[in-house]
Amino acid sequence: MSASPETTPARPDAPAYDFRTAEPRWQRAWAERACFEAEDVPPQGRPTYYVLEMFPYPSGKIHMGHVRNYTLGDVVARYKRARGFTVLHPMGWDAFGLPAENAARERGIHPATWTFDNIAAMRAELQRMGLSLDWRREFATCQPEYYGQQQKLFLDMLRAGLVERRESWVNWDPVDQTVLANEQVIDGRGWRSGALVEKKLLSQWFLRITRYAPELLAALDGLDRWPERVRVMQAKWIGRSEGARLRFALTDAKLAGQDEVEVYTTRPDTLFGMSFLAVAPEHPLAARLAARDPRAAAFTAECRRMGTSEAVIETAEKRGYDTGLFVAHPFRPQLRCPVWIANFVLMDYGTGAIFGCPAHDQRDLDFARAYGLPVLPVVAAVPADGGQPGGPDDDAAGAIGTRAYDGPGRIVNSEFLDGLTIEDAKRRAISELERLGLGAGVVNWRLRDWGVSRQRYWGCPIPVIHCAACGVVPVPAATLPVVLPADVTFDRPGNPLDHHPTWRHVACPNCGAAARRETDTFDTFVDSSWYFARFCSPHAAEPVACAAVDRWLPVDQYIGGIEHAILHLLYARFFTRAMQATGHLSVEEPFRGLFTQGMVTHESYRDAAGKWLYPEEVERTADGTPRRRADGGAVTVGRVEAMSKSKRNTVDPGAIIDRYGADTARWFILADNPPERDMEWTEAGVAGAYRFTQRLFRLAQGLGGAACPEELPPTIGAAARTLRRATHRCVAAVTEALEGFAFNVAVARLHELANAVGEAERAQGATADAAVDLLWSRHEALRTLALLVAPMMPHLAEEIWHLLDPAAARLAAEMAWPDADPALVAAESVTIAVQVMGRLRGTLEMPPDSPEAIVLAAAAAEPNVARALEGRRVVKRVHVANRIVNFVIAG
RNA sequence: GCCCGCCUGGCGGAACGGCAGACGCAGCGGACUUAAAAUCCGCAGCCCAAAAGGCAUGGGGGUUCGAGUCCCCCGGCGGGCACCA
Repeated sequence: MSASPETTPARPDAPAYDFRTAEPRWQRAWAERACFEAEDVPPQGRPTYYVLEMFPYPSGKIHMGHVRNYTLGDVVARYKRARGFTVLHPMGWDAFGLPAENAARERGIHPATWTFDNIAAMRAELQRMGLSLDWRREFATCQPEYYGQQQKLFLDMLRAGLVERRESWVNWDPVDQTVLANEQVIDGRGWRSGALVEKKLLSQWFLRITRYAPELLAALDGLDRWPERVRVMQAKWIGRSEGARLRFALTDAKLAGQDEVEVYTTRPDTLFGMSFLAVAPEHPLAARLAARDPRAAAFTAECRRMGTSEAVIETAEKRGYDTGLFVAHPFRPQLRCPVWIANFVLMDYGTGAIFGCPAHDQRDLDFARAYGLPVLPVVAAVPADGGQPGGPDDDAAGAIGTRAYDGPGRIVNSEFLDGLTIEDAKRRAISELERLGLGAGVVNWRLRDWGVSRQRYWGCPIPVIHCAACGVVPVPAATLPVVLPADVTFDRPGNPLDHHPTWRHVACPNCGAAARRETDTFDTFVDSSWYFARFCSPHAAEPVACAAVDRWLPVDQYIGGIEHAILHLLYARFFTRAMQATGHLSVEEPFRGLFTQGMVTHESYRDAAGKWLYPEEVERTADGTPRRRADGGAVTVGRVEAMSKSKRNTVDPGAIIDRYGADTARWFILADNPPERDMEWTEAGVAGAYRFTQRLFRLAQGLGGAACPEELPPTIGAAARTLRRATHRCVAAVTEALEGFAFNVAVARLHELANAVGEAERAQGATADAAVDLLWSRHEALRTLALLVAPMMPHLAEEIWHLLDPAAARLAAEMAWPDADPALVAAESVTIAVQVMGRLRGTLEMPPDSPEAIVLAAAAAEPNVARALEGRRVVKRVHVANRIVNFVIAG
C-alpha cells in the first residue's frame, strides 16, 4: 500500500511522528517510574481493580488474537488506573502442555528449553505492545515455584475428600497415548491431537466437581457481568434435570447374572408407552452377556471402536443387539419388555440404561423402527381449540410415523395416569413407583467428575506414592515440590516418566518399603484453574497469601476467547470453591466480570494450483485484481475466516508493529468493530489507523510550540466555544463508551474531536492572529485528546503530552482521567424533528426545554409541515421534549 | 435434531421506542504539486433532472402517534452442544 511509512518521506516542515524511537522511549519511562506496579496488599482507602486477560500458551509467537485480547485488557487497565483505581494487571504463561513434548519428539529439543525460549520471544513481543503490565508478577506454570504450590492444593483437596481415584471408562487418545476427559473429546476426537478416541478402562484421578454442581449452577444467576450466552452454555453443561430412578426386574436372573436393571428417566409419565429397555455397551449387564455370548461381545466391541463420530455422518444409524432377556413392566408386571444393548445409550449419563418409549422420544422411535419394536402412544396433543384430545384430526393421538411427539398434551392409554397433564403424570408415576418400592424421584446432573490424570511428561506431577502395603500415600508436604526430572528421553511413545530409570522408585513415606511414585501428571486445565489467584502474591511460600488474595479477588474484569466459555471457566469456578473449602481464600466466584472477544479474521488466498498463500504473498493491481507478488500469477480470494496456519491467512503482529508501530495496531483493532464480534484484519484498515496517528501528532504540532496561555481568557469567541463544547462532550462520550466496552464508538468520538481541532486550527489561521481564547481552547482540546486516547494509544499520547508541555512533571500514564464540564456538555440548542402521521416533514432549532406551546406553534408554522396539515384536522399532538413533535391528523 | 447469537449503504459499523446511516474504510470531485504520492477541503443510501415526494435496517404480519429497536411467523448466516433419556 502506498500509505506505507517507508514510502512516506517526512516533510521538512512537519516531521512525522517517529514511533520507532518514541515507543521504546516511553516504555522505558513507564518502567523507570514503575507506573504499573501494584502492591500485593494495596493500601486501604483506594479502590482496587483487577484486570486479567487469559494468559497465553507459549507457542513461540504472539498472534493477532493475543494482540486483540491484550489490547482490550490494557485499555481497561489504563482507563481504570486513570479513574483512580489501584490496578492489578499481571501476565504469565500457561506453560505446560503437549506441544512442548511434540517439539521434543520431533526436533530433539528439551520441553523446558523449548518452552523458556518461546516465553522469552513472546515476552519481548508483548513488551513491544506497550502493555501496562506489572511484569514483576510474571510466572510460568512449569516452574516448580508454581506447580509445587499446586501440588499442595491438590493434597489439601485430597484431605478434604475432593479427590478420588477410581477405575472408569475413559477416552483413550491413541496418538497422545493419554486419557481425555469426556469434555475434551470433540466429535469423537481428542481436542488437541484430533485422533479418533477409543474407550478404555483405566485407573484415574478425579476432582469431584460434581459435588459443587448445584452451587455452580445456582451461582450463575449472580454473575450479572458475564455474557448471557456463557451462562446459558454453562448451565446446559451442568445439566440439571428432574426425573426418576427405577428398577426393572429381569425375568431370568440366572441368565443375566443379576436380577434387576436400574434406569434413569425424565419422562416417567410415558412408562405405559415403554416397548423395550436398552443398556449402554459399557454397562455391566452388557459386559456379563459379552462374557458368554460371542455375538454380544462382537457388538459391544464394535461400539467401543465406533466412538461418537459415526453418528454425525450417519444420523439414522441406531444399532442394537437383542439380548433375549426381558424385564417386567413396573405397573403391568405381566407385561414383558425385551432388553437390548444399544449404541445410543450413554454409560456416563444417568445409570447407563434407559427404557424406550418410541412414541415420545425421537431416538427411541428411530431405534424401534429399525428393529420392528412396538410404538405405543401415551400422550395426546391437546387441540388448539381446547376440545377433547385425541380427536379425528389429531395425528399425535394414535398415528406416530417417523416423528416422535414430545410436545404438551394429556396422558392416554395409561390406566391411572389417563387424563393427567405431563407434569401431573410425572408426579403421579413417581409416587406410584415409590409406593411400589421400585423407584424414586431424583435430580440428575449431566456434569461429570473431572478426570485430571494425564500420561505425559510435560505437566505437574501428581504428588502421591503407591505403596504395596499402605496403598496411596500423599507425598509429605516437607518434601514438596515433586520436581519433574530433567533427564528424560522421548524416543518411544507413552509417558517418559514411566521410562525414567530412577525417578519413580521411592521409599514409602509411611512404612519405608520400596514404593512407586505416581507418574501421571495433571491436565493443564488444573494449572489455569487458579493462576489468577497466584498472581495476587506470586512469590508467596504458600499457594496464595490470604491478605493479598482477599484484597484483589475476585477478578473485576476477565477477558478472553469464547472458546473457554465452558471448560476453563467452569474448572476455575470449581477450583475457587475448593480453595475456599480448604482455607486458602474466602471468595466463591473467581471472575466478577467476563468479556468474551471475537476472533480476528482475514481473507484467504489460493493460487491457480489451489495452494494457500500468505497475505504478504498477494498484491493488488491498480483495478484491485489480486495477483501473486512473486510472478503476477492468478489468485483466488476465498472467504474471510478465522486466521489459521493451515489457511495461511495469518498476519504476524511483529511485522505489523515493525511497520506501523504498536499504537497503530492497537488503534485499528479497537476501531474496526465492537470487540465481542469477529473483526476482519485488512491492510487498508491498518493504513487508515496509521494515518490517524500521524494526523493527531500533526495537530499537536500545529500549535507550533506555542505555550498555553496561563488563564482561560474572560471572553470566549464562537470558534473557541465550539471547540470547548466538542472537547467536553467528547470526554463524556468516550467515558461512557469505555465503560460499556464500546471501544469502536470511543474511537469515532475521538475522530470527531480531532476534526474539531483541525477546524479550530484553520479558524485560527484565518484570523491571522493569536486569538488567545482559541489558542487556549486548542491546548485544552489537545491535552484532553492525549489523555482520552492514552488507554488506546499510550505511546502517542505520551508524545503529544510531552509536546504540549515539555516540562510536565507527570507522564500521561500518571494523569487522572479528564472531567467533563456539565455546562459545556449540555446542548445550547436542540434539533426537534417534526412529523405528520409519523413521517418527517421538517426540523426545528430550539433552545433546550422550550415550553411545549411554543414548540408546537413553531412546528405547525414550519412551511413544509403547514402544507401537510393544510385542510386537515389535527386530532393529537405528540411532543417529546427536545426530540420530536408528531401531529396526528384525522382521516 | 436441540440451544444461542446475528442480519442496517460498496465495506466495518452508529443510533435512551423519537431526524436511520454518526465515525471510519473504499470511492468521486477540488486545492496544493511540473506531475504523482502524501496532506488539506468537499460530495456521497436508492429512485427522480432538481425541488417536492417516494422507497429503504433479510422477508411477512402485529403493537404504537411513531419500530433498526418490542411481539409473532418465515428465511439466511454464524456459533455451541449432540445419540444427555
